[in-house]
Amino acid sequence: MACDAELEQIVYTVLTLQDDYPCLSPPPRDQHMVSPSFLGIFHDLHSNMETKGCLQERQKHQNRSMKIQLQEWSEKTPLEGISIEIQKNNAYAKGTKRSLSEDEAHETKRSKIQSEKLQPPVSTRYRKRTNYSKEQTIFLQNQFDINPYPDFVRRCSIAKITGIPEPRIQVWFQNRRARHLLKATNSQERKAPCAETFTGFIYKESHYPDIWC
Amino acid sequence: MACDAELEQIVYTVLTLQDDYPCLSPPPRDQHMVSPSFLGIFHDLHSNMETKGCLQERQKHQNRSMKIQLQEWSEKTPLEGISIEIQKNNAYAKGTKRSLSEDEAHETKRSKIQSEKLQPPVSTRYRKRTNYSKEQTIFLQNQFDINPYPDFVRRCSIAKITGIPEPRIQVWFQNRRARHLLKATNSQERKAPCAETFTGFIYKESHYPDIWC
DNA sequence: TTTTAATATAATTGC
DNA sequence: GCAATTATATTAAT
Repeated sequence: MACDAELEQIVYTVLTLQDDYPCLSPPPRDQHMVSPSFLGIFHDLHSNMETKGCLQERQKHQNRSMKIQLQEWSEKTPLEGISIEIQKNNAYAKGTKRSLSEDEAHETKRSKIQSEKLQPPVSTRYRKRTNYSKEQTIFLQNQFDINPYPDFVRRCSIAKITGIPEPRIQVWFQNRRARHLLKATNSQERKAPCAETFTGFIYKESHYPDIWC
Repeated sequence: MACDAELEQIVYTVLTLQDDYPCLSPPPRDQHMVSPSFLGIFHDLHSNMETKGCLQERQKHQNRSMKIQLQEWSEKTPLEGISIEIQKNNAYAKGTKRSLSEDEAHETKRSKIQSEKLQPPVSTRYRKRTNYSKEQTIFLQNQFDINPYPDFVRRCSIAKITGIPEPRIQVWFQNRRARHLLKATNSQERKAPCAETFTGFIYKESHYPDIWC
């Protein structure tokens, strides 16, 4: 099997997701991820899988402790599972959201105003907060400096290297972008590449070897 | 001008923010607030603006002392402004944390990763702590009992009534929720309505008049 | 020491 | 993917 590096990452990600949601079927997005048609689209990732072992040791421990945390989390909704939980939330949000006026609907800017009527802040809604080790954070930040918009394949490889589930990695990058790219845009000196300047840079293959440790 | 009560609150909030950041341009979130399109969406807030004067007297004094406090704070970073300050903090958080021992890193509890080396001077890292008067605290607590999740419009009105900048109000409610709702969840006797029991209660219009003092 | 304002960040939701 | 929020954890001032 020659070009199975990407596939290996996907498989790992799927297994990670099972760890992530032990008593649950994967959420819709992730079910979608493993569809066969989806697996056919990976073709342009040239990764050196031989040099990636640097974080593997940490990964084991991380997986263990993470499993404990996640079990705690899932114990809060042991029967219904995530999809039910999400459905509940959506039903809530949908049913209780007030309808928009014409003026509101025609706004160009998104209004930061939210209806007080869609507040179902049940404590069980939120996943137990995970915290990442120093090495994981540094690795993620290095990845962020290289490419703040990793695609799914890259997120899978990051997941495999760090032992962090791929959905967590996606969230991490989202939050990171929100905090840093936006801030950099408003200030004069940009420490990190912003989204615009970065577009042509993401897929330069020459940067890829740096990713593997 | 008939339906300008909400607008008045927004304008007041903007002015409050200028007081809050005297030598700075408002932070991004607040710049967003004053966009003209934003001002068009307030329509369904039924506030009795005539009965809100009870805290106005206090507000004047509060504004004065607050201005002094905030000036002290801003004098510490007179040129760079908030965004630079944030960047400094972020920069510090980025690269300079001490390395963890294995045991520390593998803790299930959050491991503290912070640098002793390059912490910014303590005096500049945190905003000068503001303290609220008894009347303000009582009013905020009443608001919290009515609705622990005030939206932006309501926060603006609270800001106008109490003379407290809207960002401070948001932080106050955040901290209040963290302390109070969590406590209520963990203990048997719930003194305040918790998030779940609260849901059907927030939107009773009959409670709204109480909000205006 | 205790309380709480301020900060940082992971997670959620709606668009 | 982003904006705005929430929960959560921690720091630091009172």
